[in-house]
Amino acid sequence: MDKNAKENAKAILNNYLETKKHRKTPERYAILDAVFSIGGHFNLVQLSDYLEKRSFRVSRATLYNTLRLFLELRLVTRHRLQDGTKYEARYANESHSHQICTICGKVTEVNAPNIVAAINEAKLKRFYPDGFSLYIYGICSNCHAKISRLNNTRKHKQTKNKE
Amino acid sequence: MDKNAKENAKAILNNYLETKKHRKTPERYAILDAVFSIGGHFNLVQLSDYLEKRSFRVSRATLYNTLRLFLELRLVTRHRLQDGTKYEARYANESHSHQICTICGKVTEVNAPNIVAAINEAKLKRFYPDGFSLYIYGICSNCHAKISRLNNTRKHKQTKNKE
DNA sequence: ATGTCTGCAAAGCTTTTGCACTGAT
DNA sequence: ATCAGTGCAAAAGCTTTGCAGACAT
Repeated sequence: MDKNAKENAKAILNNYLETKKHRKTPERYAILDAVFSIGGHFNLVQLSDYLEKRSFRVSRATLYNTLRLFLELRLVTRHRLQDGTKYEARYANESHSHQICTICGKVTEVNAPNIVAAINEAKLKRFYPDGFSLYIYGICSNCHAKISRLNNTRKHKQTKNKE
Repeated sequence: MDKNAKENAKAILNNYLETKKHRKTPERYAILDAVFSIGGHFNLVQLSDYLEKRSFRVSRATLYNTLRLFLELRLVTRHRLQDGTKYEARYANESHSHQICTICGKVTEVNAPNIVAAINEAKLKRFYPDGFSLYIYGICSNCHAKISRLNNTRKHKQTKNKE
């Protein structure tokens, strides 16, 4: 399935470049391959590092240009999170649900078929939907535990405040 | 309800500043008032303009500082959209569903109780949820119509490509 | 009086742009 | 041979930071 996704993405890119009579540069294919090989979220620097490790240096400008192209072709998804912009390979119509801890910033993938179903069944006015991003904010169990400990301590020294 | 929200937000801010022994500056209250008066999305410049129209000039740095404080207190929500960072007053536990046109970037509020219910009922692992942001991507009816017209034209001049 | 908050300007990041060279067609 | 694409460096945005002075407590 993942292998297919990469091939499928390459086919979309091929088709686009041929139709538009734009160039099939090695950079574009190397970047596409990297995007679909990394797995999960990554930022521009991580993408650059990944390519460089495979002895393929690509300039910042080209990375941005190419990612913009991929965004337009809907081959990648962009998330603008607290800790910067992250990209992610996009699998046909697949959507993304995340839970984000508002304290430590940790992002976890959420698998909730009921949510996906509800969103797909929603009757949207004057709109033709094609994928979504859901960010559920809250507190992860780790931070929750820390806060609990803190509160317990506080009960004893009433006025003390953390800074 | 909206009036209450503003008062409620002010109470939260008051409480925080008193507990932390931080200052109740006119800026903070003016900004809070503006945030809850503007209604809908706004960016930093729009917030600044709003205040300036009411003869209340606040520096960029203070706007950022104060918005960061409000974010921590969960009095405002921040959205990082295609066309920049937007803020929005946050109403207790209220969540936000948007549909975003991937062509023109238009953002519309979505009212879908079924989606909200599904998200609230989702069993999240190791997580204590508190609000969410949903972005449904797709094509708005306006752009959809434009594309249809374009495609109709194209059927006749087969190889012509738009640039 | 104290120490936080504000405003300013400078610095820091991320992303975009202009231009000359390279290379896919 | 073309001219789109790349790389580089500079520019442009947006956001943060350091510091001096202002002001809420």
